[in-house]
Amino acid sequence: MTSEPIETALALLGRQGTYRVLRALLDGPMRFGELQGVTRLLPRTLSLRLKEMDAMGWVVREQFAEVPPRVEYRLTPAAVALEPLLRAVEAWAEEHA
Amino acid sequence: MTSEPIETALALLGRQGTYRVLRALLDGPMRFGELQGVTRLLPRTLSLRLKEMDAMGWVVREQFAEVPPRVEYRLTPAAVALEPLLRAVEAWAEEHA
DNA sequence: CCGTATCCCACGAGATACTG
DNA sequence: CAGTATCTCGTGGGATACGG
Repeated sequence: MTSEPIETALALLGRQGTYRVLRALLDGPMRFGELQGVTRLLPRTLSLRLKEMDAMGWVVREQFAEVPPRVEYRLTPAAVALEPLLRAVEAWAEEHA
Repeated sequence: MTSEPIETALALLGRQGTYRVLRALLDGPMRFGELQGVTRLLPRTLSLRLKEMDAMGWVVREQFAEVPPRVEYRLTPAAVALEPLLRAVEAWAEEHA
């Protein structure tokens, strides 16, 4: 067995907030504060999750040289490709809640 | 937000061994020992996972009055309905490993 | 605004040993 | 055979406070 990449992906998907962040960013890039509001995650948790998703190649951090500072996060193509998977969970939950 | 059932399902899917157990049982019912062999999980971990999957309504434990004792685990229809989801992760991993 | 630093608690999971 | 009992360690995540 040892389907390593699959299990790594599932592990991250199962962590607190990953699903919410993905769902939010599928509608387009967002700033840290916006993500915080829509996902209702503590800054610490959101920060950790974004770092993990970055390390996973799911998210890209883009910093703008402005005042006040502005940072946006957007999904990589690999993360966008997770959408069918999200739809599958949602469809499942709809049926078997 | 608060898509509770979705996140609960994802959380369990992300735990150690859940994917392996699901994949194994999709081929038909199996005994504890067989599951242990094919998933290569410690008895403790496998036991915990099966209990959680049971509580989740994904798995049914069937005990036979035999000597030596025989116990089989099989998936519920709700768990079988997760297969498209598993295929989606596998397809994703295939593309974006 | 965008995070990081701490402190703390709970629990997930490995290893090993033991029982109905 | 099919698990449970312990012990231990590491980490996930909540709350609050602070820094660039």
